Amino acid sequence: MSKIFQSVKGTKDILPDETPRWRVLEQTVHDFMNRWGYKEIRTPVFEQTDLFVRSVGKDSDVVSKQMYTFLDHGKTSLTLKPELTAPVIRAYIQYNIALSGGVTKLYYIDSLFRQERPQKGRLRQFQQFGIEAIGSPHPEQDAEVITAAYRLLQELGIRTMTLKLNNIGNKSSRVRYRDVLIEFLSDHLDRLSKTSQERIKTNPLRILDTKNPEEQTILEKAPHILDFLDEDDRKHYDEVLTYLDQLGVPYEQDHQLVRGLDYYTRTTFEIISPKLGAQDALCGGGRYDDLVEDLGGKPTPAIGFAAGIERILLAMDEKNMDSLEPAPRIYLAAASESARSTIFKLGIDLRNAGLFVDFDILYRSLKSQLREANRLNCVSAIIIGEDELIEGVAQVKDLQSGEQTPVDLDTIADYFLP
RNA sequence: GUGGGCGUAGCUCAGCAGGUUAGAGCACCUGGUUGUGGCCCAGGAGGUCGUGGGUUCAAGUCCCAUCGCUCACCCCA
Repeated sequence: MSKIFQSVKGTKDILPDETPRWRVLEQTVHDFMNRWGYKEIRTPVFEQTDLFVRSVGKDSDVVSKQMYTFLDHGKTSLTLKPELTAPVIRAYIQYNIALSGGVTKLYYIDSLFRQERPQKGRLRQFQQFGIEAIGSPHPEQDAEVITAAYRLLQELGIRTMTLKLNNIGNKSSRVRYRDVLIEFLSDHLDRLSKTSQERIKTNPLRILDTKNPEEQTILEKAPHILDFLDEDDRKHYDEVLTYLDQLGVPYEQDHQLVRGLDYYTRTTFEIISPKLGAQDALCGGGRYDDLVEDLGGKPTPAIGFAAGIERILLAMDEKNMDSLEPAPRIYLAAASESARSTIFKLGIDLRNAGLFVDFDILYRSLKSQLREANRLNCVSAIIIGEDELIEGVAQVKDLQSGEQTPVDLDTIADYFLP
């Protein structure tokens, strides 16, 4: 007896009855991006580990405990990508994509990997689609990206969702806020969780999005980051809000929305769905005006988002998913052993002629073959047996009405072709 | 890494306080139609009750361990 293998914990097979939903979703994304002027980019599944350490941040959870890292040839440290912005920006810099001028608008649909305990809406290998708009610092760009996320989710059939929005300022305003926050939290140190106490040193802002009720009550009195924005940040934020109002995109301001990746500046946002469990973010993103430079490129502002496909599929209200249902088929059935090879060759020929046909390859009884035809939802069956071989005809049976008509074998393709 | 729930047929599940050959529905196969599907009827195949150990005259049922799944914490899509 041999071991039965299972898919690895946190990974999922997408079985044939689910793939149509995926294909509809992917097609919708491609069409949408095309309309909005974003070009597809595909990057390798792994990158040098350092790319993520330097972009996402070494104290982030993603880098500190969730990466699938291995040594290539025993020396180079590589990592299965745990997020997609850094690789895209890496490629952007590497190929000087900026040289083609203007704002570089890229999108992707891709797998990523994080070593976490799986739960509803969270897998170790999961898929996202997302966009990166590189080159413009202006609020219109923020509004475009956020609106794109919102509208695309709507187009995918998400009915109820909440867009949460914040501005975490530029580097220097954030440092000012950071200090004040640390001071505030220090007064409540004993009531903070262990991780939060740790985080005061590493990344105090992250304490803001805790779910711990005790910490939440403390934070109610904490200073707001919005009060520490400088004039430019403030103006930028207000203009983004104004544009969203004008575009009819509903949002909620959430001054505690911080997000776990270190590269964000100014605008951060998240779209959550009530149909999910604890992991309710369908989409998250924000501006990252320093990342391109941090990764060795010229100083270039940018903003993007990423959305979790598995989560969207969970949150989606069932809609027109039948658009990719298999087209009607013709089933070829052998009524005698002698007809089998004729059926087989004819079947392949008809496929070559462009018809959608199937036939038995298990030497099953005629009865089983017709049952199969029915199961496959075939429109008609072509039945050939001893008599038909002699006469050079096939019985074409309409599976709806049950009517049967003899058709010349030589002309059978024409009979079905329009 | 921590905690809760669950593991019985391909699927969804039942199995009363432990008691003889472990059930249902759907799916599957065969026959009713000696070459013709769907509906109906009759029959059939399919389970070492996740795995290992223990308690007991007797374990799917109780206990322990282990593996797996799942939800939640942490964090994120």
